Amino acid sequence: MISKRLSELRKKKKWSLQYIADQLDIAKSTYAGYESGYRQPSLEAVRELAQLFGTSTDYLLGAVDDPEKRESKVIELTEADLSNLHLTIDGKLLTQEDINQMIAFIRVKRGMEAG
Amino acid sequence: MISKRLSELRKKKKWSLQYIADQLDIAKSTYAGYESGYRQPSLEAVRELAQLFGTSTDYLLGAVDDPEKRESKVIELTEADLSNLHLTIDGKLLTQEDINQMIAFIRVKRGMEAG
DNA sequence: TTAAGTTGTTCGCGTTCTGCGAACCTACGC
DNA sequence: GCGTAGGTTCGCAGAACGCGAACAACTTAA
Repeated sequence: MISKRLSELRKKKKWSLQYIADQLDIAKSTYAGYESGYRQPSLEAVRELAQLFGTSTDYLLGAVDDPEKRESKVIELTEADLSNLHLTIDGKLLTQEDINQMIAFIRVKRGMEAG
Repeated sequence: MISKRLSELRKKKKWSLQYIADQLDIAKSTYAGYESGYRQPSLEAVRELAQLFGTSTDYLLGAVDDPEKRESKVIELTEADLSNLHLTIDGKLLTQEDINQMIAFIRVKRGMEAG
């Protein structure tokens, strides 16, 4: 189940095995084992893979069949609670410091425009 | 993470180790290992445990902090479609240009850290 | 046309971890 | 006392992990 869904998601994103292995800091052959079904990822790896693919562990594990359902939503970044909200760029999670700096960046930019 | 959450959920439901072990058809000592953190359940066991406790695997694995929440919100900014996702800072909507600049900002920052 | 790199696959190997039953200690009720 | 149920921990055999290496197929660079 998880092997099939990992393979589908990766191909849809056009990512290589090596890219994902680098993101999780594991060997290419290790991740290849996940997709082939030869191995099972650790629970931590499952969580990280769900995050990387932008889906849920429930989907990866086959507990649900919907990859994701993204509703229209307004997200205020200065109040963002990172426990349940994960912003990524290039598939890599943004830290709270990243977000704080982005907020500062936008505020400066706006201040300059308002001049 | 999962050990803590399993323990909390089981106590809240006032279930015994043996009861859960019977439900999953595993040994009592096996499930006890899950709660003590001495062992990690298989992916299949995680799925069954989530179902038994009426929660999500995302919660058991610590991808979300709300037991009721079915899915972790992961938003990839480079793919952000503003038609159904609205980011704000200080209550003011971010433009696509704002987001593009934030992405560039983070990429530069990461490049410097990696460099 | 070579040479060099990338991608995906599959080995073997050493290590780690799983799952089990058994044993143990409480606490409770008879 | 006795028996039962709940919870913890142990040793063991077997399974599974993660890794690097090697390989063929393909693309890119020189």
